Amino acid sequence: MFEFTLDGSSDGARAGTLVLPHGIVQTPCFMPVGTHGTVRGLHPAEVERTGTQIILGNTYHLHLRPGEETIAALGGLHRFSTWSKPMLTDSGGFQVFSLSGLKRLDENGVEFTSHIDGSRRRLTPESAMEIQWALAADVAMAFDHLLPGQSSHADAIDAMERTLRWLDRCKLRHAELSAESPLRQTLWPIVQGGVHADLRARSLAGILERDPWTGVAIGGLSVGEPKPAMHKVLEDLAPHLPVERPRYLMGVGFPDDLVEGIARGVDLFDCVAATRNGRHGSAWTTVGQVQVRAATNRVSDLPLDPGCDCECCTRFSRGYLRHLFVVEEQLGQRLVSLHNIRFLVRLAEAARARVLDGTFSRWAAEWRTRYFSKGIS
RNA sequence: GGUGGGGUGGCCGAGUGGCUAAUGGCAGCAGACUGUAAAUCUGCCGGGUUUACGCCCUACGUAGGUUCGAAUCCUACCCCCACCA
Repeated sequence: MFEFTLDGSSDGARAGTLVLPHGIVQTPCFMPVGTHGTVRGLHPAEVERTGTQIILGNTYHLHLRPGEETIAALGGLHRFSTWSKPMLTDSGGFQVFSLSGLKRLDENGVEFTSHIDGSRRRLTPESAMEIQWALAADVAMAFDHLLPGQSSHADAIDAMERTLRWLDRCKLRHAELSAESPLRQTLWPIVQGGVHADLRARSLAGILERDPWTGVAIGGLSVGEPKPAMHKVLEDLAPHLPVERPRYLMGVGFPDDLVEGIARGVDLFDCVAATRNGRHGSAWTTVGQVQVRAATNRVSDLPLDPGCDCECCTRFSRGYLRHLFVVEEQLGQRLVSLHNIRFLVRLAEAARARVLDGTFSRWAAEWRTRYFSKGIS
């Protein structure tokens, strides 16, 4: 359980197989986000049919509603939501960042003012572990301190060191919780340090000296820093990450980010963009980004993406999709979400195939050329 | 026929002498979104011209009038709504 096998590598890009309690994940892999225990708007069966192998849930949001005790009483997040494949829960660390106006942070943890009812909700490394244990996803994430991408060295060092101290507490509490059933859930640490190379290196070293872990996440990227800065962090980290562990780049997932991340050794990605952009009518396609509502689609009988095999593209015209958006029918949002997920899943699958046949670099180069000439592919 | 209310940009609807090409909203057009407080947010939105500041034209039912100046005041007419006969 929690085993990762490297199936192949090509110019730094990797293909692997991750075995989790609820199934196998072949990497590189894109993981759709399902904050509230559902990928927004989509039926689990539809999500499965996109080829999705693993999805996320969120500690903080599920703690607020319905509460982890409710989910535990109904058999855990898998049974509750009927998603039977692997699942990973984020720790609430991202909410320290995204709900910055509603939080107070100290060494012990973070106190949020609930956006639901104004109540005080304290999240600590320990409670984040307890909640995630109750949710019972295959992978729990450490509770980390995330800062905006442009944060100074001084701020970043502070957050990075706190994240390490919190990691010790996460590890301890998670070990207690999992003592009786160690094969139920694994805990992954998160590398922080902003865009500062020395801090990233120290963060990773600190993580690896604490435990071999079963996977390592890289957090705090795609939060406002320039893309080259993110690439640099990944390049610097790659040689020092354990080869035999999956590497998860948290919260990152535009098409080019997948390609660039994979090229730098990343195995796992998650991102809300596929579903959020889908709901907002923006699609990634093999012929470039498409704004579904654009007037040019009004009488278009073409599929959203002629090169796609998803349930949206094989059945509906752009003209119909545009109509659905114009009249605000939910189906439009669902279909484009579905397409965007399928797009990223296929992109990761294509990358995997290229890694396995040893042609990744050439493929990636061609892909970039198409992408930056606006023909996303 | 009488009395009262009303006619504003594609639609709805503010504005009652200059700061009004005219608040808002809708529709329309374009864009953003990266471990989801997001089915959200931003920009454009009479026409012409200018790289731009700007300038010109047209516009608040119609036609006149008052005024330095009118969507706003006056007169007549047309149309719509309500009630009365």
